[in-house]
Amino acid sequence: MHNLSKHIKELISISDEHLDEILGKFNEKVFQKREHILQQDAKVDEVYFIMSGCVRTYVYDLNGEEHNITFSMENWWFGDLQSFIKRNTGVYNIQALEETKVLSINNDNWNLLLQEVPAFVNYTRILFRNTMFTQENRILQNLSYTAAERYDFFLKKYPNLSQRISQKHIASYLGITPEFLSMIRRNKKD
Amino acid sequence: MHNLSKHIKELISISDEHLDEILGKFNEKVFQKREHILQQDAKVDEVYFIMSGCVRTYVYDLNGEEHNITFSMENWWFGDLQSFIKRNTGVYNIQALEETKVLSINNDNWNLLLQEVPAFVNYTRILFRNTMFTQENRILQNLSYTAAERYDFFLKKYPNLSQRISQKHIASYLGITPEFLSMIRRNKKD
DNA sequence: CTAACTTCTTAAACTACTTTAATTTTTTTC
DNA sequence: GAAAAAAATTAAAGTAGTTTAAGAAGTTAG
Repeated sequence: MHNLSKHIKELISISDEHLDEILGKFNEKVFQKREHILQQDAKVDEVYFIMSGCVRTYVYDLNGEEHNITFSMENWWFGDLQSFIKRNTGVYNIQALEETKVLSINNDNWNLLLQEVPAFVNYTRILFRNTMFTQENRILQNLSYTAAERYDFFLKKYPNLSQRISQKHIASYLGITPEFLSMIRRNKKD
Repeated sequence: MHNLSKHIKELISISDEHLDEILGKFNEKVFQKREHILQQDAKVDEVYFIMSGCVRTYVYDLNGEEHNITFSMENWWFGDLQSFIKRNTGVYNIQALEETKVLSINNDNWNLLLQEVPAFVNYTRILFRNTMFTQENRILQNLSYTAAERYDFFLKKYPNLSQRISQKHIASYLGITPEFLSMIRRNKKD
C-alpha cells in the first residue's frame, strides 16, 4: 500500500488513522499485458491507482477507429471516472500495456470515504484540480502546435513512456497516423 | 448574489449560514466589452463567477497567433486558475466579449473559505470534477473528429453562444482558420 | 528456433485545412 | 448617418497530414 499513502501525503496533510481508513478500502489486483480492464458499455464499479505497469484509455470514433485519450503509469489514477461517478455504463476502453498492479476501490467505498473522511474529499479535489490543469495544457497544445511539436512536448513530458509504449499508440495519442509519426522521427534525425 | 447561491445549491447541500459566509467573500465588478480582465505575465489574484455576459480565454503561440481556449458565460466560473492557485503570474489572457458582470474572489478569501467552510471544499471539488469531464470530452473530440464535425458539436452544445460570438473566435476555438469555417458553413447549407 | 504476426518504415497519390489576396458585409465611431 | 474599421466570404495556390500499399524489422507463440 506504500505508493498510495505516499501519493496522498504529498498532496494533503492527514493523520495516520485517517490514512489507514482510506487504505483499508482498497483491493490489490493484477492485470496481464493486453488484458482489458474496462470496456465501453460495460458496468463501471471501480477506479484504480497504479502500483506498477501502464495502461491506455481509448475510444472508438464513428468509423470504428481507436483513439488513445490517455496513458497512465506508476502513481497515477485511472478509470472511467465519468461513468463511475454518474453510475452509467462505460464510455471508455482501458487496456493494460504491461503487466499492471493496481489498487482498486469500488463505488460504495469511494462514497463512504467521501462521507466519513474529509481529508479524502480534499485529496480527490486536488487530484481533479491537477488533472484539470494537465488537460487544459493538452487542449492548448492541440490548438496551437503541429504534430512534430506535440511529439517533442510528449517526449519531454514523458521521457520514459516513449520507450515502453509502441509508436502506433503514441501516434494515436497525438492525433496522427503511425506513418506520419514515422516520418516526423526520420526528419528529426537530420 | 442570487446566481451564485443557486449554482452552489445545485451542486451541494449547504446551510444558509455557510452560504452567507461564502457569498460575503465576493465583490461585484463590471467589465466593458473588449476590456481585458487578465493578461499573460500579470499578477493573478482573483477568479470570477459570471452573473451576465461572456468572456474568452486565449493564449499566444510561438508565432504570436491567438488561440481561444475557452468561452465562459452566465453561471460559469472563469479565471487563470493554475496561476491563481500556484501564485504565479498569468499564462492566459482573458477578454470580455460583452459587457460582463461578475462576482470576484481574491486568493486570501478563497483560502479562508477552504479552511473554514468544508462545504466550499466540496463545492470546488465538484466544479473541478465537472470541468475535468468537459475537457476530457473536448480532447476526445479533437482527436477523433474533423473540423466540420467539431463545429456541429459546438453548435449543439452551445446553441446560443454561436449568435453572441464572432465566427473568427469560434474558428480559433475549433483550431481552424476563419476562412475554413466560412467554407464549412457554406457547405452545410446545401 | 522457426513460423506467424504485429509494428515500423518508405514512398507516391490524395485530402483536409492553410495561406494569401481581393471583395462584400457588418459593426463601430464620431 | 457617413466614414472607418473589423469581420465574413470567395477563390486559387500551397502545405500538413492521410491513405494505400509493399517490404523490413521486431515480437510472440509453439
